[in-house]
Amino acid sequence: MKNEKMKTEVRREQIATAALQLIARRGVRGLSIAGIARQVGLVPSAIYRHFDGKDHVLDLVLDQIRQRLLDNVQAETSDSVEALRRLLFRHIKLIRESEAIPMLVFSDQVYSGRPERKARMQRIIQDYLEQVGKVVQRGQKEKALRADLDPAVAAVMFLGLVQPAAILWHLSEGAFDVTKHTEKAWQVFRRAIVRP
Amino acid sequence: MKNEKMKTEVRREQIATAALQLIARRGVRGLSIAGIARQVGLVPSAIYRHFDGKDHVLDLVLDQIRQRLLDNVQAETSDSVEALRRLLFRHIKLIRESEAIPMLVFSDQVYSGRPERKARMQRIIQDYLEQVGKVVQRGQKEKALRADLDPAVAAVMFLGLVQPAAILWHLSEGAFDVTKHTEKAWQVFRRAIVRP
DNA sequence: GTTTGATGTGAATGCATGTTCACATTACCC
DNA sequence: GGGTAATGTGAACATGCATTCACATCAAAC
Repeated sequence: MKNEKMKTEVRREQIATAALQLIARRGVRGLSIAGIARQVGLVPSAIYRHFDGKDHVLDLVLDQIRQRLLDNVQAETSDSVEALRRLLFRHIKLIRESEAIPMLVFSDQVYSGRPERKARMQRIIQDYLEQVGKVVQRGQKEKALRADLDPAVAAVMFLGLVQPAAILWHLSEGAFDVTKHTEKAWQVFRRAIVRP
Repeated sequence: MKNEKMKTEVRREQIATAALQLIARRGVRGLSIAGIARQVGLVPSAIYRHFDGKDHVLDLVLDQIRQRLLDNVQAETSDSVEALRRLLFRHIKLIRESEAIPMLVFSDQVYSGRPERKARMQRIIQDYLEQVGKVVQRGQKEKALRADLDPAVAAVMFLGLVQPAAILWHLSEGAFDVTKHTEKAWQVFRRAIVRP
């Protein structure tokens, strides 16, 4: 019938947000133009007024995720070890709030889709790792972290604290206690990186 | 035209193997009955002589992966710390040889498909974690590993050593040096778990 | 208020792919 | 060797989904 008209900037945001929610609920595979349109309250063809196609919707979604991840890292400015701890729990919280993130990171839609998308995802993760690496370097300058620690390696391991937990949480439908596990895992990781 | 007839047991194996290869190449999303048939040298409809449908093909693939993973763990009987180290590198090797494994573990076809599949995947990972946990416990009995280490937590962290590396390797099209990274990461992880 | 470009709609189109079915051929059993 | 069940084939069918298009409607510029 009738439907309020909105500026394309607003719609693009709405569409990307709807896509994110749908991905969280049904996975990237279950993401359809029809589903997005329903969520936003539009008709499928209307999506094409704001995006060139499904691929471009996904691109914007990736941008949003990138932003959230990087915001997360840059929010921490306290002493480096504490910064890492907080970052870890923020990351966990972020993933719990929008399950779509691991879904997308692990989605083969990213890997087997347009090569640019794969490159973009790689960029996102590498940027994130770089930021984490910088925190580690700061910790080394502050003499809080071991000098023989490779910041890049530490950053990847840091990611490794989160990823399996996210998967288990997902697979177990929330039964796996991520917070508790992360607490313990952090203790273990911590003593591997702090100065003796 | 004409095509040699083979027992369904043989075909099922061939089909599952072909599926695994295709997944490695094009991702779970790119797995099609037509693709499998081509690879095996059959016509698409012939697949249905041996499987009830695509889902059942995936089920068998999952079984194969489960087997490979568990074989991997149970192959190690040496002293526990060394066993963990070897297991780690075996795991890396396994993933490099059949990229399909991480593809499947991360695939949303598993998460948003039939719920049984999700449960099966969960079972596979949990069984694997349990086996790793047992090695850790053995290490604790041998006084090689810290007594205050939670074996379950250690097992998940162990998985965390492999997963991000696998993803990075994949995203970077093999440019990321998994072996080198794993060497270093193992050193870090090691000093977090061995007895002081 | 009229014009005009932007946004929304409904129907139609096209494509990829899983699945079924009637029929052909082969392997195996007696 | 003849019969029979298993295996293979080609074509047709079904479906879900992205995408397009002609037309309708609204909002903002003038």
